[in-house]
Amino acid sequence: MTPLDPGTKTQILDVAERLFAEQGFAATSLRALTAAAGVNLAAVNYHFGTKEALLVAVFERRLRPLNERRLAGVDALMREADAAGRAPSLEGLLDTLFRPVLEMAGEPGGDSCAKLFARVHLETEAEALESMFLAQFCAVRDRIMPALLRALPDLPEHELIWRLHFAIGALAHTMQSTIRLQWLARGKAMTTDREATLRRLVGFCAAGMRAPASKEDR
Amino acid sequence: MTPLDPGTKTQILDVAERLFAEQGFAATSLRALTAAAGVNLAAVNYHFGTKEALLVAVFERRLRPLNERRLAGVDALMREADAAGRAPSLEGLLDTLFRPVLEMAGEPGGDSCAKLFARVHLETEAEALESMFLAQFCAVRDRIMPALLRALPDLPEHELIWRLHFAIGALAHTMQSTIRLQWLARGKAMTTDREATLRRLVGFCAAGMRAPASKEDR
DNA sequence: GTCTATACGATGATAGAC
DNA sequence: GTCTATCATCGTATAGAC
Repeated sequence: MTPLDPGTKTQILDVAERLFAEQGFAATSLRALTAAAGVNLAAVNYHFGTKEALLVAVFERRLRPLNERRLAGVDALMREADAAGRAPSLEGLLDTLFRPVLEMAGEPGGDSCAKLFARVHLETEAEALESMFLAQFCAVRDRIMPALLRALPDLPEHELIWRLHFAIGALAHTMQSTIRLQWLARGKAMTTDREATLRRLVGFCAAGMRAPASKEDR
Repeated sequence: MTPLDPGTKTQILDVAERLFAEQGFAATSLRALTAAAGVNLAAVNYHFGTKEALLVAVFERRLRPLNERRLAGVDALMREADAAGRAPSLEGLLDTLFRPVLEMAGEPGGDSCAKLFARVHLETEAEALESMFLAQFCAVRDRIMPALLRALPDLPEHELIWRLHFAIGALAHTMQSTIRLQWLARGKAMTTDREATLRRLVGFCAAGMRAPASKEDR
């Protein structure tokens, strides 16, 4: 395996990422995939075990650096806040949580993966995918929850959990595709500039998270 | 077809709704499905054309009455508001948009469909599904957008579209499953009572939609 | 360790008899 | 409308060559 020869495993990952995003997971046969990658059919099962495990590997390769960026972002915000003797900014924390996801869509190959991120959920049997996803997000959750609790000191923890859940839903729906948004707009032109989208998403979620808790839930 | 004999088509729909939700779409074979329904294998292709078209039919059967309830709700709120000479309440409109979805999960058979229904928002693989969904939601969009614009008179329309997009994402993510929420809570017990969930969802989204637009986007 | 050729069981879809 | 029979194709497994 030289720098010029990416190796069978990497080649499969690259082609799989593209084809899964273009045609969908179920619609992409291993025969078409391996033919496009110039490798043997059995190579997938040799290197990854099953087709589903290949899908997990495709995601994991993108998810790991993405979550590392999130962790570094939260740490930086917390250091700043500690140095200044104040709580971290809610908007800053949300930006740190969302930005790496939107930025991935701008990377070469990442746009394919971003599309896939959203379409994972139809197949219940993809349990390995769900657990990998949760495991990857585990460190982020443990780092960002205390930070959010400091940014929102008046919010009970169980309320924060619900609202983070809602915020992640807004992010996921935004990432999925612009098709629904365009349709929602009924032909009206919508700017899909990354920074503007991020600003709107952060603004919406920050306001939602700051809402006073209803007295029944306090 | 008598009241006691639901007919082959209905029988297939009922069993498909249950099995797709229990095992997933890809994992449910037409052979197992037709065996469980007590009909012949070829009956699915005769009545629905393809397996994917059967999935679309399963959704459509639940979606139609759901969206009718939404339309009736928006109309009722607008009549009230017009009679009182004021704008409709944002919280009321959001409740009308969300409630039928959460209520479907409490209906017999609806809980199965609710699991699948939520996944539609995150799935773009089945194009027929997407277009059916958009067509069904079309009337709701055309009725609720003017109402929301009246409830939020200071918000530019393109900002409202973005925020409705975010709100639908929060709803979809909430419906998808409670598994991620439980995981987010790290074992902390979370109430998943329907009214409390609705109250939290409406509160979060209402606050998000009321946020002042950033000056770059105004 | 890697890779290849090949075979196996199951799947979605279809044609034609009744 | 319903059935049986049949087809191409799928994911997977394995034996054996380099």
